[in-house]
Order: sequence, then structure tokens, then C-alpha cells
Amino acid sequence: MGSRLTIRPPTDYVLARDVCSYGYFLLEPNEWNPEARRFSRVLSVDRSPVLLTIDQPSESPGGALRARCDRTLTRAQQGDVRRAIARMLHLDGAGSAEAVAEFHRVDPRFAESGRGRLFRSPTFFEDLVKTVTSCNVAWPSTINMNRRLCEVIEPGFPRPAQLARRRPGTLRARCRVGYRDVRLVELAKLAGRRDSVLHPSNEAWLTATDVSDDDVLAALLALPGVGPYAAANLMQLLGRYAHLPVDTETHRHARAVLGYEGDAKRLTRLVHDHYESFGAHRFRSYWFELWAFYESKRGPAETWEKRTTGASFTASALR
DNA sequence: GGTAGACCTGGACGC
DNA sequence: GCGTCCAGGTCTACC
Repeated sequence: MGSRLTIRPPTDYVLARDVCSYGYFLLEPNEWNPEARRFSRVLSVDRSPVLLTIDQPSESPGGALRARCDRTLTRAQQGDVRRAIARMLHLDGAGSAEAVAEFHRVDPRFAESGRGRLFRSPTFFEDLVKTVTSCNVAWPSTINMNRRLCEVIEPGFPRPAQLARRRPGTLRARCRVGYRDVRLVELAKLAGRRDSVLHPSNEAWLTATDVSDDDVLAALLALPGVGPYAAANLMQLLGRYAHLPVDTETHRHARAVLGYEGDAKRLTRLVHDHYESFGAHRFRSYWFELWAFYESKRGPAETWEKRTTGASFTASALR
């Protein structure tokens, strides 16, 4: 039979728009079904896999979300699933209706579409692995690495303890993560240590409003495999939007959309200057501009098929 | 503080 | 079908 949950999202929440808002919705184990307009993935609940599906029957903003699990869960387990859903769909904090409205006051260009919420993973650790596997590779390689991690280690995405036990050589040979192998195992080991920022009990510190961006950024930069791009991207995944993860996509955007010219160093400086006026919302203004460009080329993200459009929407494929 | 080169994979290209 | 080249962000060594 399985468990069924009803989720009351923020009043402006639209499942199709707000799930299909960041590339990670296309990475395993996530699955968006464009026809059924339904999100699904395997979650790890008490170390056992649970297939979760979420839809929004009314499709109107703020309409109740219907979540179904393929097995019956205890009340405590249902609480875990609710927390995982809230994190993925960004139902509170920077994803609250008030926070999104504040973004629209600063950047009214996205008020009509309602864009402002970014999809993410059920755990910060999964976001971290997805970010590290997106560095120094084209998007199709990121897709492959995440697919293989789910095939080889754990269908609901490897938990830190599982990854920490693996030999780097196994990750390299079977998951094709290349030189990232040692770094991923180190990150997984850190996630098991209570004194590390990666320990789940410390996510509250990473997102606390009384902890400065500078302190969080410094803690992220100290992690193996995390440089300026990855750290800035992790900041946005924590709901801290004042930093820009500048990569080659950013440089393409600077040339093609913003009309800037010059080498990478100059483009980086111009991009930072360009988004300066958006203050604490810089990333959202940048990202939804970039996302609108992809959608202008490939159609609405909610129509993208994971294995076709979803694998070829980035700049390298659009050149 | 700035820069060059190595790291690894997969796709594009030429033969 | 095979070999070569290149793109991509992080890290280390060196100036």
C-alpha cells in the first residue's frame, strides 16, 4: 500500500516550475516526468530505499503536493521524508513565499514567471557530490558520474558511510569519477565526523542567519575538491545567494547575452560588476537569466526529456 | 599574489 | 576503428 503524505507548500509554489529550475533535477536519482508532470526519486529512509513520487494535482500556485512512498513508513520516517522533500523543493527559508517575493522586489524581471526557487538535493552531502562531479567536465560526464554512483553503490544516492568505505580505485574504475576519487572518499569520511561542517548535525550552522557568508565560504573552501566555483555554488545550494559561481558557462553568458568581450579574467570581473546591484540576490538574478537563455533554445525546462534535451542544454552543446 | 602544468574523462575530429 | 586533441575547475609547485 505505502504511505501517502499531503504537503502544504508556500502560496506561490508551482511544482513543475520550481523542480525544473536547476540542473540537478536531471541528475540521478532524480526523475521528472514531463508527461505526467510528476517528480520521483529513491530516498534512503533508515538506510533502506523508498521510492518517492510527488505531484501537484491542482497545478495552481500553492496547490497541495501529494507525496507517495512505495512502502508504509512509521510516523518518524514520515517526518524524515517531509524534511527531505522540504529541502529538495526548497519550501522554506530562502524558498518561502516571503523570500521569493523579496527577490522579485529587487529583480522584478522574474515576478511574472514567479521564478525564484531553486531545486536541490535532499541532503547537503548529495549537493556537494553533485557539485564536485560537475567540476572540470562537460555536463554529460556529470550525468554519467551520478548515474554510475547510483548504479554501483546505492540507488537512492550513496550515503557518506557507504562512500567512505569504498576504495578510490573502485570509484574511478566503476563510477568513472577520475581524479575525483580520493576527494570524494575524503569528503564522505569528513561527513561522518562530528567536528566537520559536513556532518549532518552542522547543516544548521551552514544555514544560520547569524553566521556570516564569509565564515561559511571559508569553511567550504577548506574542503577537498572545493575551489572558488564549487564553494560559490554550494553557497547558493545553502540558500546564500550573494556569491556567483563563475565558470565557462558564465563566460559564455557574458559574451552571448550581456555583450561583453575579452579574456576570462576580464569577463569574470565584468560579470561581478554587472550583478553587484542585486546584492544578496545576485545568484538568483544571474541564474534565472541563464536558465531563460537555455529555455529560449530548448523550450520550457519542464518539457525536457532527461536523456535527450536534459543532456544537451548547456553552453558547450549550444555552441 | 599570480601563473603554469597536471589531473581524468569523453566527445570531436582526422586519418 | 584508432589515435590525437581539447574542454572543464582544482590543486600544487614555483616565481
